[in-house]
Amino acid sequence: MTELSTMKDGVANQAEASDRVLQILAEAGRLFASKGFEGTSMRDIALACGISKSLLYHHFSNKDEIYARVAVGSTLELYLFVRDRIPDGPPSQKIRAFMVATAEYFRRYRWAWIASTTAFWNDPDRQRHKERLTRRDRFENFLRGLIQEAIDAGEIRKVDVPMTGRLILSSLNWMHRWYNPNKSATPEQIAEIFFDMIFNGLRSGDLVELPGAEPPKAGRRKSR
Amino acid sequence: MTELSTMKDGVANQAEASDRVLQILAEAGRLFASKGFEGTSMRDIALACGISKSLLYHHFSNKDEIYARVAVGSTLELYLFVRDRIPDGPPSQKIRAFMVATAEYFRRYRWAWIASTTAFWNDPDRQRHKERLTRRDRFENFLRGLIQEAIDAGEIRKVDVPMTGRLILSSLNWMHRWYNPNKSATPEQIAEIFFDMIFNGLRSGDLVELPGAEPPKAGRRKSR
DNA sequence: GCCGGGCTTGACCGATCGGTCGGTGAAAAA
DNA sequence: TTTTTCACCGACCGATCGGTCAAGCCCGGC
Repeated sequence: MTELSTMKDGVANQAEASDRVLQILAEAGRLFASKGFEGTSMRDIALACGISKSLLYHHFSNKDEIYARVAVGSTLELYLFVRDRIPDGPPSQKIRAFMVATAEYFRRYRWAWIASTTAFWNDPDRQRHKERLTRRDRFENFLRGLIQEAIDAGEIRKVDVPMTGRLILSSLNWMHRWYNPNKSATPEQIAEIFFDMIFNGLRSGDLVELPGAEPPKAGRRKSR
Repeated sequence: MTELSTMKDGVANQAEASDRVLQILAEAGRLFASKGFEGTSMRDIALACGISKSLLYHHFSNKDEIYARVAVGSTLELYLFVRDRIPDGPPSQKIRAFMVATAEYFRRYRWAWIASTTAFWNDPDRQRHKERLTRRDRFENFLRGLIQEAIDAGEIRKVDVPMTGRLILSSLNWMHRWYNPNKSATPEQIAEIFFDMIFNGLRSGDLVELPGAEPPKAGRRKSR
């Protein structure tokens, strides 16, 4: 409880909100996530909450504000949430922890996460507005810092840092499109698997290299 | 020209369509990609084409059909497009070619690709309908086959095949969210970088491993 | 000349959109 | 008791939605 802020019904960072407001945000998040912003009407939200449409306008000034509260609430604290879960230790393990923590956040605030990452991503104005509110750049820059740290420590190769960050975030950001909460693996477990694949690589260590490459060196890769 | 089908203005697989129809599909694809299906009105499409709204209904029976033509056209031939670009050779190189070919398809039909992957992804009925039309499963199963092939050949570790496929496709599917065609790297180049990272791993081979690992061996990794 | 048919249009439809309005009823404040 | 506050509602608004329709325009063939 009280980690960073009040968290309830999958709605993060809504400390001073009434139960009704939390209900509206939760239902709206679910609807925005599944039908999109334009695809969700104020009537839909009101119906899902079992209240009149007018009451939505009593608690929020308009549709945009509801969406903003959903999106900001789900993303604003992501950076802090993840940062506080990075242990001391080797940089590579920090990257692993970064991925697992992000996956945990995804699992906890799934609908709001989806609603936030899905809508308006191609509308420059609204996207900029959302960026400003959610400060997602802090989150991404934090990852790049960890990658650079791992390079400086010699734990990972001298790869392109922004590109590496994109690969790692892609594996997490695309998860909502195929993740099924009824299946066995948790998002955290999936994140660990992806970290293993990306960090250690898929390549088998004890077999021939690509054609024309240097001859194989047995046992050069730890099998973990 | 005539590779698999007529391709024009970024609209694939519309062999027998008139110029006007191709124009409508191209503009609609662009709009669907940037504003979403619900966010794009028939008036928007008509305006973008410089024609009346009625004319849209002369060429298409309704809005859904326009979207279907955009989405199907962009995805239906993806499997064939990619399959025909897989060379003979080591399975790992087939996976690399798979990624590069997919990236090429993305580059060529970018708007339609985005429109297709963005809309209705969470609506079970429409999603199932789209799956049936586009046969995207062939595409994904093809990749899994390549992965299994690489495992059987001993080129990659005994990883979880579906999960590996998801990681690879995530790196490609998320690209539309950050790729900027005005920047230097082409999608194909990006795909190669991602393949390198995923296949070879990020881990540095020539420095101290995690505690208890074998001593470093210089130059064991090709620098590409 | 004029005839037929595909391309194209503007006026129009009912439904639904986001949003507003005046008001109700109950509890808190006075 | 009276007044104020506040969660809440049904009716309604202008605008826009997807979609229809009858009629013109244009152009090659008779």
